[in-house]
Amino acid sequence: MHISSIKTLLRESGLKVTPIRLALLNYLSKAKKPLSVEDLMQVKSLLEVDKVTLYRNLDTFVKKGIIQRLDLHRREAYFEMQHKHGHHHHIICMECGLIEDMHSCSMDIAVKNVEKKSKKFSKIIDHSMEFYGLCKKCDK
Amino acid sequence: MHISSIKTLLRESGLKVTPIRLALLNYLSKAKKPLSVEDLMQVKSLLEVDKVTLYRNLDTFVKKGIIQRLDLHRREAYFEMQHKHGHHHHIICMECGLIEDMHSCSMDIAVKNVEKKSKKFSKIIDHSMEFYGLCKKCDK
DNA sequence: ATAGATGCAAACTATTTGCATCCTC
DNA sequence: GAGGATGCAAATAGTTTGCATCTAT
Repeated sequence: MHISSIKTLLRESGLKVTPIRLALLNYLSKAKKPLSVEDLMQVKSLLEVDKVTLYRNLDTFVKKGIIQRLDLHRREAYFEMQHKHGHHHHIICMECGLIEDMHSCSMDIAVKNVEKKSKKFSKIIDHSMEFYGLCKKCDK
Repeated sequence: MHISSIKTLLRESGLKVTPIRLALLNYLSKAKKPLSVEDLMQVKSLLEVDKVTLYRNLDTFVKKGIIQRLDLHRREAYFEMQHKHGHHHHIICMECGLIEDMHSCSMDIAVKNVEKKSKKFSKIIDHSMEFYGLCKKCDK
């Protein structure tokens, strides 16, 4: 993602454009896997940024729908850019922690079924689905 | 679940039978929704039990496959008995926190697909799927 | 008798909050 | 200039660890 489009994204979300936010979103948008706050703190351009500022910006981005917070059954939260083409899910290696994205899974039908089957719920807004297993490396 | 079968379960798992464990599993096996440590601390028969002991026993039970730890996008962990008839999933109300179980969802096919589609993984061992929405009460 | 279970105190980790200062618009 | 962004210090929440004591087998 180009810096200019990140600036536009921030402005459209009603957020101020700051060096930290640019660096953060620049890195996140290029990342090929979900990142933890710990991961982000080690990025060169973010090395001197206070951890609290990262947390606050990530929170803000999540609320604005720019990024997504993931629950990967680890202690810490993981973040990745919000993918516009609907949901995608993850496979996490129980041995080494490797994370692979899983696109194009036909969950829409499942979601509709859940809404129908539920007795107490009337609206499904979001869903998460994660797979846990062994990557080819660790499965030996 | 009867006390006697809980005792058997513990013995078969190679665990000692203690009053705390009996009370814990007795309550968990009767619960109709996943419970947090906070929830468990308020159970009459567990009121005087140290929180640490609950954590340790829950850990042990998870490792032995007696109960399951759930990640419901909340701060704390939730626990429920391991259901033998395969996985089931949850719907969580984003407003009031109500949790409903969702049985009999045909995820097996989806899991097989994931295994096939994945480039880096060879084995899927477990999966989790949660739905977030509004319960009928909160959806007004 | 011995290994494992429990309680108490203290540590740890991720995350949040308060407040003063700084920067973007 | 004003309101939001940042840094620093400190609090919080959930969970874990160390160690001494107790209990089930």
